[in-house]
Amino acid sequence: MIKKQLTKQKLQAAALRLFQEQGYEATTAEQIAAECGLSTMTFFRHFPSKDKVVLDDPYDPMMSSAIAAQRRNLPVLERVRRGLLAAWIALPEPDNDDQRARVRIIARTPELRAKAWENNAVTRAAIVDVLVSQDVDRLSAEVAAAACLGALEAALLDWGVSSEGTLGERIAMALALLAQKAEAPCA
Amino acid sequence: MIKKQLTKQKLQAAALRLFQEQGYEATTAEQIAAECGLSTMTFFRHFPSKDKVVLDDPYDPMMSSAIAAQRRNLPVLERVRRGLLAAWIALPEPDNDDQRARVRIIARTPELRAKAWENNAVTRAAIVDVLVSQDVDRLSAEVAAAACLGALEAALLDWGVSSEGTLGERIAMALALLAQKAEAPCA
DNA sequence: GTCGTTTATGTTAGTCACTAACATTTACGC
DNA sequence: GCGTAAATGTTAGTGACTAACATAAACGAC
Repeated sequence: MIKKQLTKQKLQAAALRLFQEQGYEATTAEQIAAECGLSTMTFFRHFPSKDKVVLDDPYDPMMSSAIAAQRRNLPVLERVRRGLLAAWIALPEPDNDDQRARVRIIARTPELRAKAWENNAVTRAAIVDVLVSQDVDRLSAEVAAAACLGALEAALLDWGVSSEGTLGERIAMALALLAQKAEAPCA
Repeated sequence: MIKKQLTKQKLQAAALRLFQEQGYEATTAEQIAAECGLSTMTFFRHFPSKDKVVLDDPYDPMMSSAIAAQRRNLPVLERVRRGLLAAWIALPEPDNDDQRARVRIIARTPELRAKAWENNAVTRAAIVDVLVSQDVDRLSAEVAAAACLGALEAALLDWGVSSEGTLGERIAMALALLAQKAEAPCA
């Protein structure tokens, strides 16, 4: 029985359409379910919470392992930066209109932006663990992870609201900005 | 009539105590109110939402103005970094046990960490506006702001969960980490 | 095909964070 | 004391969930 998947897709499609039309907060779970001829309970059986219709990025161990692979004599921030860049190149995420529509909804909705940040807490924790296991002190690890992931999220949201350019370009640019030297080049 | 302020303080004190004892999520608004001999409605008249008992940092225009004051030939990230450092030095936030207790609750509660991030969205927007008005492109502005504020929040949370050291030390360290050169020092 | 067992969905009732409308008490100026 | 306004209470309702139990639809074994 793969009807379950089908129902889930129908619910998601209806939800995204309604979110776009009338906003995330103004759309109730009941309304989404009704749109598909289903009961409210059924909606919550397929999505543990309303926000998971939009935010369902699974934790990706690629990121932390790419960071672990960086040369350990590099500064912490640089290790995280290069690791994330490498992970992106290794597996670029889908860069289509559906994704962009999803991100646009997130960008427009403060509540969702917050939950998106909460969502990558597990990624952040994994990165911190890798660094700490490499004898980086916890504060530095947390700071580097937060800064890089903050930059990444900014790039993602910017891509979502803009209508041209690829996500990859923006991510590359965001991470490059973190590598800028403090003054004019050295001396 | 300044009874209002008094009631608010009683509610806040009771809430923080309960949050520490049994966790934020396990504590209901009704319980907090009852602890003070008040009705649930009264709680919500003093705090627009449960999280505002813990998160009530007002927007501080000091940050964006300190950033605006940086030399414009510096790289964007560096301008934000130095601006935030200057703002911190100009007005260090309270560094007492009450504050630390509050931050500890936030650090322990994913939902609150997310809302704390959402909370500084207005600060982020103000920083971005300043930079954009200085002819920085929007993406760079967003990325620099997100990275620096992410680092700042990481420092704050780390301070909250640890039991020694000052917040100022951690903030200085967090922002210093963002200035590290990519390779070994120049040549 | 029928039967029985999953699997998908429905129903009902309940909790918790709120909101709105209206009633009541409490404090304070006079 | 008396009137007004601030502070609080009460009731009713919404929306995101959760749990328990009931039904319907699908699928395999026979």
